[in-house]
Amino acid sequence: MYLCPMYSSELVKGTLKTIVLRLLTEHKEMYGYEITQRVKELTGGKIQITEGALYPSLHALEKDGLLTTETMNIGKRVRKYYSLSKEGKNKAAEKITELSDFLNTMRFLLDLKPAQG
Amino acid sequence: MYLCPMYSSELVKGTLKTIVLRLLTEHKEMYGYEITQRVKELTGGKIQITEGALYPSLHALEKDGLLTTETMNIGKRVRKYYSLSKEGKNKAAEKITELSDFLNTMRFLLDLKPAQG
DNA sequence: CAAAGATACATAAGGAGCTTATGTATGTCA
DNA sequence: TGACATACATAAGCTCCTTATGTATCTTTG
Repeated sequence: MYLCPMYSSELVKGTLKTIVLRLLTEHKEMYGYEITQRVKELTGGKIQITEGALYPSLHALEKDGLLTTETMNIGKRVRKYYSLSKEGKNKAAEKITELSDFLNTMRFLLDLKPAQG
Repeated sequence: MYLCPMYSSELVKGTLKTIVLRLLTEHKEMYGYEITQRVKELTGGKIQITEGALYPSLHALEKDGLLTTETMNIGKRVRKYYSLSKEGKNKAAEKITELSDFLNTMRFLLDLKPAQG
């Protein structure tokens, strides 16, 4: 039985920040755990962002001024909501364009026929 | 003026071996330098494989039994031609399928509309 | 004909971005 | 009450790449 294998980690490597920025262009604010769940849900479990990867990335994006944060108390627990700054919106658009272009290029390479190469 | 910027290296990271295996499914044998030139040509310079990345990868693929080599003398120079082994053909098909699936998933994430997320 | 650049291989130090492991704490369900 | 989910965080270590360096031959051009 074939159940939702994850992609090899080296393949997903490098796309994390773009995925985060992409999600935040559609959702005004999201918190870390929510992002991991959303991606898992949207990809049928094929991409599962680990917390060890996500939190340092979020911190880096915030440090770079691309994300702003707002802390909320949910009961006795703390949630840290992230939103795109103005600069973040620009960067998001840029990274999304680059990734989209990259996907096209890789698709082209995969679909090559001998006659073309 | 906007001339063929390369993709950020972290984006391309992880796709090198699959690209090599892919090219070798269309060309019975290729040598290292040829691979770098072919990829550069096919991608309009957007992916430029460095020799520091390629040669160790080729050696690893050979060590794993996926590639076989044949050394040829061109004048006084040596060329090392790489071909897919039987195992390499299977692995190539596997990696290509995975990458293709991954491209679809990433495309889906990029094309999300608010109503869907 | 000498210098520059292309062809062709190779290896090694170092960095970025992950994985894996660990830690803390609260909420929920059987 | 013990397991699992929610929710944050950090650190050691790994992989794959970049950057730098090395060797050598072939070709083009001033």
